Amino acid sequence: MFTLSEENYLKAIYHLESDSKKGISTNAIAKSLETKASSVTDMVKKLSEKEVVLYIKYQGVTLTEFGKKTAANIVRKHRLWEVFLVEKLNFSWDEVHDVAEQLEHIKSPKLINQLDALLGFPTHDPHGDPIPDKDGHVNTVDKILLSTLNKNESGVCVGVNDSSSEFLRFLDKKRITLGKKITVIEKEDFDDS
Amino acid sequence: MFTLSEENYLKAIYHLESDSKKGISTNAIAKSLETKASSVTDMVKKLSEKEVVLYIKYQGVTLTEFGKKTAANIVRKHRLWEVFLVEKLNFSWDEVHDVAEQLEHIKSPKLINQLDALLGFPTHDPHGDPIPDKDGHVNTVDKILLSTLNKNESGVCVGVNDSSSEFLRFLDKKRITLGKKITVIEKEDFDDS
DNA sequence: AATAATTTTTAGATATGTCTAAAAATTATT
DNA sequence: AATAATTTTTAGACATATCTAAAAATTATT
Repeated sequence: MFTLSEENYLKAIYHLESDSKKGISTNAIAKSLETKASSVTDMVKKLSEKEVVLYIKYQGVTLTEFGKKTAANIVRKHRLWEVFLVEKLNFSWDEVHDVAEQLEHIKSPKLINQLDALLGFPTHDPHGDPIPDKDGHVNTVDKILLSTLNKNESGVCVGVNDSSSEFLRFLDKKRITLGKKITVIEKEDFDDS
Repeated sequence: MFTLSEENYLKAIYHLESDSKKGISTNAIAKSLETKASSVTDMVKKLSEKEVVLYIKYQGVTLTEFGKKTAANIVRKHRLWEVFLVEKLNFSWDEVHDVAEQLEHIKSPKLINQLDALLGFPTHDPHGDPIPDKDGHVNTVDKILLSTLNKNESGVCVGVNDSSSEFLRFLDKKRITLGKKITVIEKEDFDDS
């Protein structure tokens, strides 16, 4: 079993790994968790003893298979809770994160399985990010930027890059929701409208 | 804001107070939380500084109005989550406690309000215990024991005293659920059947 | 009322997770 | 390649929440 702190480290490393593919530096982890590099070193040693990361001094960390699965499970929980908050409790896109950050640490496999069923086994969270399955596998779908689409071309909205409250509210006003087919009617030269 | 540990102490004192009405001894708290009296003394001092309990050395503790409201709110959350688990996620009576024990510490007023609405503003949890309202007030309803009913008398099942798994499963088999009207058809002399 | 038994508190220790400041290793620059 | 700049680690300190063992206060007993 992992402490709250350990879980947050695992999640941070998991997200950083999907970007860079190389060993994650203690500094990068420190930045992402808003803590100090020395604290990261300490924690990383503990995680290494628990077999969830591979750690070589001065060379950063990598998740082990076990670590990846554990981290993916936390992400799974986070995203399922986000869906729940939006679908069942009428939260808006920009309100779910902080609460999901707390809920993701609840320990109960049955709870998550039942929640998954209640929500109809969703594949993406309200931001369009994929929800890892029980084994920690993620269904990677190609995503392109709306701004790369040309006039009269269309696609399905699966997520947003800019998750600021302002932008999410703007999308709400335009009635752009997840899974929605979008057709580019007109395009401004200097940006994308 | 209160730590997880502080919240558990508040809840324990709250439950003990409803039984005894007098100042709660450190020993009683220690027993109920399965910790040591010396630990309780330390924590109670901290809670006293935070104005949630009144503490006089060697004379036990009492919740302040603020403390009562805070504790009732935790109990409210615990019981609402229990209803959610049973009603929406198909948990059985005997499975909900440990998970609710975790969920009760999630901090988000909106989450609880919306959950309350989703569940149709329930007044009792799956064990028949009343759910405090937002202000921490509890709707005290008279409850009597089924065994005090006589032949052909009936009542509505609002809760159980014995919450052991065996007993809850027995009730399930008899199709006795909350809110169900029960009529005593026959009564054994030596106990109650 | 004096002593015995119990309860409660204090004092000092431990584990977790964090920090600052200094030392060590790595990477970049001239 | 040697020195400078940066990154990472170590060492020692601090806060929280807990514990054990001893001291102090309260309650019970004779």
